[in-house]
Amino acid sequence: MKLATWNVNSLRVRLPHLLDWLARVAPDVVCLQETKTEDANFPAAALAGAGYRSAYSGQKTYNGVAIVARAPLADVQAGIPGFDDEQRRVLSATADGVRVVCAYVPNGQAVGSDKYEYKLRWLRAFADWLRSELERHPRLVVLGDYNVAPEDRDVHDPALWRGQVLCSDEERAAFRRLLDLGLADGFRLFEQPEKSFTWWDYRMNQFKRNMGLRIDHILLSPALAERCSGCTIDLAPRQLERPSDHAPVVADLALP
DNA sequence: ATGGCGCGCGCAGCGCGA
Repeated sequence: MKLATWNVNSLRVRLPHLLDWLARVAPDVVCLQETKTEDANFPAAALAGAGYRSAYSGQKTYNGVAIVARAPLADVQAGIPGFDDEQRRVLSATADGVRVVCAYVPNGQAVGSDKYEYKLRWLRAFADWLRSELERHPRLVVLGDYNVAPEDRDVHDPALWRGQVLCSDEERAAFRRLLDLGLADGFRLFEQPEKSFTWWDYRMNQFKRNMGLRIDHILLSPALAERCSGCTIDLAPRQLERPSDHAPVVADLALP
């Protein structure tokens, strides 16, 4: 089973890239973030034509998440129960017996800002909820744009980014609390190249210069982590014309 | 030097992302 996460930065603009990528990579499940698409406009028919079903929770202009899968999607649930949030950032569904959570963690804008406080509050609610989800679903995978670079090795220039949003101690502690629930960072289950990143600013040729951060992650429950046979970042879509600023992350699970 | 790019919205230029 091949699972992926990709912040597409507008599904309307990136649909051709997504369709090409689905045809080339043939994932079983893809979690999308920043679809920026109202549900009425979601391109479900185009994806169905490519052999994929969709579940989505979107809004105009901002945010928006979707799960695209070959198998039927059961028990679809939007949001974090008990956490009142206008912003469409979480979508969960079960595909082939695996509970899939798609998440778009708030960016936080700047350390100390209102949006930063919202991000920390959000991550606390997310962790509290995932604790119970892990009990309910032994086969749980949480994929998405976490907007946190967990360690200095996930940052092209740690000195420049130290204490900045995406890298601050509080954000990293919040990410570690997710790992402390028993979730494993799929990417770090394997030997990886140095300077592996999933996001590069559009400006200043930062992708060409590999000035990036690793902020998109696939977190696996213990039962899935022991079945995980690989986890990679696919740089190809970031090299196309008009790319998303994020690259997809792909995990392979050897499930019976 | 604190913007540089790309997106949505909507028709100018701004807010936002990370």
